[in-house]
Amino acid sequence: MTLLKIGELAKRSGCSVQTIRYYEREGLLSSPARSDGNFRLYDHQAEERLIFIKRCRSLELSLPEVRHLLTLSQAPGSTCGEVNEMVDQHIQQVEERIRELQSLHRQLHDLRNNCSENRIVEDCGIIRSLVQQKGSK
Amino acid sequence: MTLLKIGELAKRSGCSVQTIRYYEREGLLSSPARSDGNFRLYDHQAEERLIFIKRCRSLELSLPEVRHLLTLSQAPGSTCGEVNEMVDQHIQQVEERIRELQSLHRQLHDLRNNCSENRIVEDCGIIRSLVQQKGSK
DNA sequence: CTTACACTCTATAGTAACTATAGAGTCAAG
DNA sequence: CTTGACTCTATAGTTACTATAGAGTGTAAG
Repeated sequence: MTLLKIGELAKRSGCSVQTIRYYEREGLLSSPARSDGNFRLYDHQAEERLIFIKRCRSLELSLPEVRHLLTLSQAPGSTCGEVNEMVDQHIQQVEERIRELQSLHRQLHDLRNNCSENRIVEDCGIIRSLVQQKGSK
Repeated sequence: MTLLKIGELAKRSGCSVQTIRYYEREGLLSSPARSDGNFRLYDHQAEERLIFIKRCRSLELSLPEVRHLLTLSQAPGSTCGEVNEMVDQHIQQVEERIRELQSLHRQLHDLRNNCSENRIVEDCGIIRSLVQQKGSK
């Protein structure tokens, strides 16, 4: 039942002090108790909530999504269809971004093949490719 | 040798009017000539330069990188080793991000498998997994 | 001539999720 | 009573734009 000051919570959670205060401002963490000297004092529940947020963020869920999950997880009796939906949607976004980056990777590889040696820039195939319109030879 | 107003250049290049003005402020495009009524007037060279920038951005090079490439491509006699290096480095960053996202994808998939049906949130395996510390069962 | 409209101009604020700083206060140890 | 480590609030900066307000320009129709 010991209460933590923000620096201790930061160390335990792996979030920075500023980030914790930021989450409070954004309504992801509720305002904690304060000491006589106006320092924030966090209980175990707050620590768990912060770690929940941290896990969500490590999965790259957005803060609005995290906020939504926090709300859902505390609405007694609500069903978890929405939770599933959010995760599914997020998976799709990740898949799409992977495809984008793979296409980008191919393009960069092709570009790189245009110039293998150290030439003067006027002859550099990379610069040339970037200058030319896509369709041109 | 016709000069283009910013709206026409925007259409031709696929950039928005605001983006073109933004590139000017950031020093990627030089200040163009102005009409009597103070409208920007762009020549063919400016159009080519903008398209160069557009291509670089479609490869997700950062604006500082693009600026650097523009400088290099116009320094007469400089060699293109730096160009190659930049592209190689960018390729590595893309590869790293792909690996990150693939790991993320696996984690999200695992998470999703924790809850397949419509349960009440208290029993939802997804929420449970997010609440629990990584190591715990 | 004037009025409508489509365009342009500058300057400013907003986006996401933080990070960094300034300037002031708190608290325990020496 | 001073030093040092911590905390507080408020504010500005990051990236690459996008959006808006309020004013001016240019042309065509009535």
